[in-house]
Amino acid sequence: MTEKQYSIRSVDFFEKVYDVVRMIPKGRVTSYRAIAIHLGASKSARLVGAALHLCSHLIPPVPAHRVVNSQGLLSGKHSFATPSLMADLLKKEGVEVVDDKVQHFQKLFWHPNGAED
DNA sequence: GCAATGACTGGAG
DNA sequence: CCTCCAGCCATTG
Repeated sequence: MTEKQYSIRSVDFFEKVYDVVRMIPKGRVTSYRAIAIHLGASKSARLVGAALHLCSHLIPPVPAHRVVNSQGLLSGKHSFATPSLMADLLKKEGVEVVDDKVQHFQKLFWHPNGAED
């Protein structure tokens, strides 16, 4: 299986992750844990990362570059086409990135709930 | 089905 | 803020 057909339960979780990530406004970022909690799986932040690792082949593409770890670190930059793509995309959206870390992380943090903007 | 892996996290030093 | 350690859980071999 290289495209779909994951375990029934995970499909639901993965789809939710993609849906939330696609809601992230441009120039904003969020963390894996925030998404996991929003989906009711605060202990499965790693699964969010796993989902984003597979999002590359999806249509429409998921703005995974807007998802970072709790420290604002671009933990998944190495999973993109090029290691510099993630930081580059964020910079193009107006997000300051230094040493693979999002600056003003708390200020740019986007909450999946009704705190969109 | 077991063992290893990982885009994580929080606590402790 | 940085590093190390232990817990988490679906995916993969």
